Amino acid sequence: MNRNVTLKSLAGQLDLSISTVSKALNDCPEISEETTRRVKEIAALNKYYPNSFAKGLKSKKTKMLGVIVPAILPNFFSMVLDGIEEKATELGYKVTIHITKESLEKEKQAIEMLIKTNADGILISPSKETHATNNFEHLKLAQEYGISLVMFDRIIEALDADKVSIDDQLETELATLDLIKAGRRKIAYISGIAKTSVNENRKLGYLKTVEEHRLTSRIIEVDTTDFPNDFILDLIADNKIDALVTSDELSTILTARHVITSGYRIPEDIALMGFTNGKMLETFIPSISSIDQKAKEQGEIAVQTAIDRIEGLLPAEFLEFTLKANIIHRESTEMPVSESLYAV
Amino acid sequence: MNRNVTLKSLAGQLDLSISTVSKALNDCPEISEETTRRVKEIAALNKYYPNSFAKGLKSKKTKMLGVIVPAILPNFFSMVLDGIEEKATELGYKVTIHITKESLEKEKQAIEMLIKTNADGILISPSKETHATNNFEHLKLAQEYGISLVMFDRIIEALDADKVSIDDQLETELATLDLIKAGRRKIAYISGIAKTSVNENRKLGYLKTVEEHRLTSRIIEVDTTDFPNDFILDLIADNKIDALVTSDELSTILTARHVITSGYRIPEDIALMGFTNGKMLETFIPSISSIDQKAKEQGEIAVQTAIDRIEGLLPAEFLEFTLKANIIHRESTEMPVSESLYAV
DNA sequence: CTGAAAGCGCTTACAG
DNA sequence: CTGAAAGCGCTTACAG
Repeated sequence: MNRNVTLKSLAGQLDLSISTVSKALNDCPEISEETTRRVKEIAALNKYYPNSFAKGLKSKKTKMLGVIVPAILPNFFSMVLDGIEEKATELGYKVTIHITKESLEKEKQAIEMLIKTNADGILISPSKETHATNNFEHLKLAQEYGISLVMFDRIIEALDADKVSIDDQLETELATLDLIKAGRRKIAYISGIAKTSVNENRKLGYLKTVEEHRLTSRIIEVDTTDFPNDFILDLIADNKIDALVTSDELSTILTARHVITSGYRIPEDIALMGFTNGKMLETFIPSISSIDQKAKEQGEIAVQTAIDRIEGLLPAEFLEFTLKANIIHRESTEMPVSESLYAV
Repeated sequence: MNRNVTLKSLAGQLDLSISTVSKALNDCPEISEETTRRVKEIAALNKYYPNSFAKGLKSKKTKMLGVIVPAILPNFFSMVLDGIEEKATELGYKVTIHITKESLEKEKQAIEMLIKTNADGILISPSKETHATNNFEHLKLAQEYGISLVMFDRIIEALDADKVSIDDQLETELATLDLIKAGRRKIAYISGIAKTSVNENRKLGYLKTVEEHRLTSRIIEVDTTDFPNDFILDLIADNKIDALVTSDELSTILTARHVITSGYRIPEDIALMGFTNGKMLETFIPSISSIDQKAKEQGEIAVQTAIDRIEGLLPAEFLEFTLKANIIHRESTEMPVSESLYAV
């Protein structure tokens, strides 16, 4: 109801001009202290909020960032979002959320909406379909409209933009190496998020370490919407695998559950190294080791970069942040005392 | 760069007036078909997007909804958000997200930002501090500014607004009854989200059923940031409890983990009935029974209600939706065959 | 059927 | 130090 408080109405009450009131409210030095004080007092009394449309019509700025993610149910994206929201709020920006469900079409619609509504920036982790079809004209379009675009986690190499991620290949190399150090020799990689950049890089990392140690590599594609995958059990039964590296949180937990409910032990029969540092892997019994992708930090840095870019604080060249991940060692990779020196 | 495409520039190319172009684009019947066609063609060629500020300056509508939640990491809120985003997008609205971390101050800041930026509606699950201090003047303020406010899950009874929730008391009554039917007689309630409306109602439901059956009631307050809670173990050791009803997902999983890692069995020693139907309880071993709060549906209905309210489609009286929850029976409440007829 | 003009609520050169 | 006026890009009565 107070919506009708405008510069005009304030000016009326104060017997001043609209210009003077506007300037006073913006702490313009040419206005006398006394006047500025009076104006601010009345503005507060009237609970005046400047009309954001009128403001934007001049400034072209919305202080709004769009975040486009494939999903929010996976812990990883919730945690990124948590970082994004916190940082953005701190810096005075709003965040709109757009969930693509891995669909290119939905991603395009989100981009179009953000262009239409003059988002200042877009933070995106592209959909599987975007990666698979290599179609990112819509992302370039957003950039052409002057919107700062930052990619996080899943990166499209070919697109020039600011980028924030971890070194998925390196981290998976290291994680795989940990399994080898712990005495495992028959390590397979479980891929549950095929067609994403992160999966490809993680797979490469796994392959590199396994091949460097002249071990047999084995890639198992799983469908997380259609577990259990008995192929894994057959491999265990045939004594063909003694450790697993999984590509993402959901594959990790489903694999762990499947292995255990089928009567095998973790880590005694199968060691397990997963991805994402969320509650789910932490509270599972046994607790599951994983590569912590620094979700919240990725979100914070993505926001900071987008805003710095928007506000013209960055050099013309795009920035590329590669965060150092943590490998969290939990029970699923602990070796029984009798089998290894690496036991805790 | 295409940002300079305006009605004026289109009118220039077409040799028409700005008014005519505007009307044609809005399918105004007074413009000839031929002209409308030409205008739309040129607009498409130029990738014209109407300036949202200019539009809003007249219409006062942003097609923007703010969602205020205490957190997003708990599965429940992620799932609500998923429903909200999906429905809002479908109806042509954007959603901004605001996380209060249970802080009244942050909640006030979110509300202020939404008022300033002319959100059309607000969907909120108030913070613990808001409930505890019973301070909701900021919510009323938003309403005074003409913003449609819908509460979901956590409800402030004293505030007149549209409300969406489940019947927490009734559902917990029924869930507790299920434990009794399954032969349990020493049932405690674990409260991990003290001071929220939902916790109070769930506790009441538990107490009602337990007292109706002349059983001893026992409320255990836990701090989910400081588990484990050995008091629970003592009760089990002393044979004082044989079943637990927990107030929320996190308390549920932490309790389950604590009980099992301490050497007790679920459900044999302790049956467990939790809250929220997320992956975490579903994949735990044993899988954990829980009350499904219809998270996504709550989100969808909240959005639909807010938008209907905004668009003037609703009667003046506020609506109150109470969704029927599902009780999901999993392994944590299954009775061993030898002990009960209710075993699966 | 088309167009000139006012107005939405601000900001900001410019004048005094 | 204060104010009149133009302009941001639309929409919409009103005129023709």
